[in-house]
Amino acid sequence: MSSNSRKSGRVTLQDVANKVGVTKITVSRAIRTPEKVSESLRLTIHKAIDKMGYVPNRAASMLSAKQSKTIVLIVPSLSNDVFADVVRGINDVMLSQGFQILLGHSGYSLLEEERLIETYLQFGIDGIIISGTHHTERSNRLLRKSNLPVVEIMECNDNAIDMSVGLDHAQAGYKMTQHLIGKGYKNIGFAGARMDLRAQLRLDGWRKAIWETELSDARVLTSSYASTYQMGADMLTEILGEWPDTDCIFFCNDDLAAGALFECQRRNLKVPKDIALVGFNDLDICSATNPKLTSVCIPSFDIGEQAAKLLLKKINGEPIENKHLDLGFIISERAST
Amino acid sequence: MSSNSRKSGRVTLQDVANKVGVTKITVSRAIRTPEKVSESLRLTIHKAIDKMGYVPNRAASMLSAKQSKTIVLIVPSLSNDVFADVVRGINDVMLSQGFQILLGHSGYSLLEEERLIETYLQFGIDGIIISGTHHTERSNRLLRKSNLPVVEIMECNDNAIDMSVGLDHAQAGYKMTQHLIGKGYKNIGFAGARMDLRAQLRLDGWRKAIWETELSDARVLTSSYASTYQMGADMLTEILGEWPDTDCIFFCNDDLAAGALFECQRRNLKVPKDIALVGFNDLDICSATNPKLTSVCIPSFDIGEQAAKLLLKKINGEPIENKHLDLGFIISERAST
DNA sequence: AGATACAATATTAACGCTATCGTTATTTGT
DNA sequence: ACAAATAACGATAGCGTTAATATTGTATCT
Repeated sequence: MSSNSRKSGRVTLQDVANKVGVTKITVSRAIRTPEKVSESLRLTIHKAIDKMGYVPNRAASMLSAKQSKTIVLIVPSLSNDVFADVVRGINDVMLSQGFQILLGHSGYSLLEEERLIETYLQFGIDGIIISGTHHTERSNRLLRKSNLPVVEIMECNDNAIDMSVGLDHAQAGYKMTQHLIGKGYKNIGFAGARMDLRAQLRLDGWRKAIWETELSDARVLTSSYASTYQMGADMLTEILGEWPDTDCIFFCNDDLAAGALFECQRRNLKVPKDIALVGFNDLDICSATNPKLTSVCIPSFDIGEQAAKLLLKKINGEPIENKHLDLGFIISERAST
Repeated sequence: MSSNSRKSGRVTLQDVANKVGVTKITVSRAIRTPEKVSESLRLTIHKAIDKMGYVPNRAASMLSAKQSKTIVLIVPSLSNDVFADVVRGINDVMLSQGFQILLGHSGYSLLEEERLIETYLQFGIDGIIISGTHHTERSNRLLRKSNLPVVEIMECNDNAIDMSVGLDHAQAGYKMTQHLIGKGYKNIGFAGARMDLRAQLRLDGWRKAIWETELSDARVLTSSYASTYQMGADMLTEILGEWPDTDCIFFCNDDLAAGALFECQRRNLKVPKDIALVGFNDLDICSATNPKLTSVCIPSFDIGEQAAKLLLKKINGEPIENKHLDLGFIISERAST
């Protein structure tokens, strides 16, 4: 037993081959292209694999083969049902095609995102799905230099790095605000936390609609901190303190809107009679509260699914008709307006 | 340019070395142990790396080196703040030690978990942190055969595969129920969704406390489906329909409790006067609702942190005093009881 | 000055797998 | 019946990196 110090200790293809009495290439074939190995031998090999607990070393495969059959998904948050749905959509498509998915979450930090991109590129992946179209300079460079298929999701943007699947957040903010104006609200506020690009776009849409109708665009409150229920409550308090005649608040996400609603309950403010509240994303909580919350429903699952399909096409070298998919949104009107 | 078809097309260490006029091992050193390369050369090399967009091929590193400096974390869900905190705790420790983390989520499916284990073992990882102590037969076998350090989290269990960090859910259920009994509630119900092992243990704890006090253990409602706010509302309705004299319900998680609370608001039931509600996990929503929800606070972040530290110790071959850490829990009493 | 240490770089040989081509039987068509 | 095709397996080489060891050149010591 001259234990070569460089050996990893894992069971290798060679170990299995020795046990069965064939060469490693045959064992490899028995795994990857079983139809090319005689049935009896195949059974023997698989039995040995199971017994010995052999697990292929993907690092070695990657090095030897062209494809790693692995893609990476980078999202800002995982404790958010929107992205959970996106992940499901991607999983559904990718796993059925034999692809593995590596998951990364940046915590809404562009620097952490950059770190993740750099890390995952080292794994010899075949493609990337990444949230948003706004990245650091270096992230963009790394992605471009990698020559890998990239799908940017959530937003739909013609100047995306490669491909994009999402929706127009400015348009969503605009339409929702128009909708509120149409319902007769005059003093509409906007409140947003963690003002990332998408939240900013929603605010832009709000502004556009407000300006068009020549209403006051003063009632804006934003924070760079992460949104919480408590922050929603605080923002309601602050807006009503500053502009007591506010009759409607458009929050950049559902958490804030729900927090504000809870605060209204504590203050005995009637929603929507005293004040109307609107969220964004249409999470479960919107249809659970009292009253239920009006929100903008975005096609999270579809975004994941379409992004995955687009990425697969590119990986497989198939022609792509449209590199940018706008999957739209739906205004879910409920009792809070 | 006799383009060898097996080349990957990526920039390699050799490419950088050729550019600079040294051998690849020197470039490798300039990256990994910069202090061993003269300053001028180091600068030249790093400039070339940046310019050429070189990204190390981790597959090759893994194959050559002993460690991959990568661990895997498998959790059932990602759209849950408990696990989001666990992930943060693990990240904090692991990233500072130069380890990469691969993330997997099983969607509460043990079979999916098994698939993830098998997949990630192929990546030549150095260790695994996995949620729960209950896995499929094959999962257990794969983990054992892998000879890798394994930390099972959330529960603390002496017959875990290797190490464990978590809390005693039966004890938490027991103590909370005792607490409720102490407050004078007589007709206490238990409602749980997606009855995984941990939810089951909480129910066991509830039963133990109920039996000890010789109260009725009839008021139990469970579902195998995932918990939603709506399900919380439905469960409240069902329990009050079946046992109208119920004065308190212990829900196996906060989502259900919050959903039930919203339903109480709709029915104009006063909480806790007409009925008391209790959740589990102490998510943000507990301190946002009206009234605020009593819950069991579990040390999610700490669990992640301690699990990571334990895993690191094992990976580095350091001695481990205690393979099983019980980090306890805190009853967060609020206005709903 | 000659021996010794050390710093800086190079050489060689793996790591575990798959692509490619080669070999040996066995079957098929006419 | 004999060339041609096919099925089933093997031999070789190389993927991009790092461990181990060897080779320089330069500084230090007695």
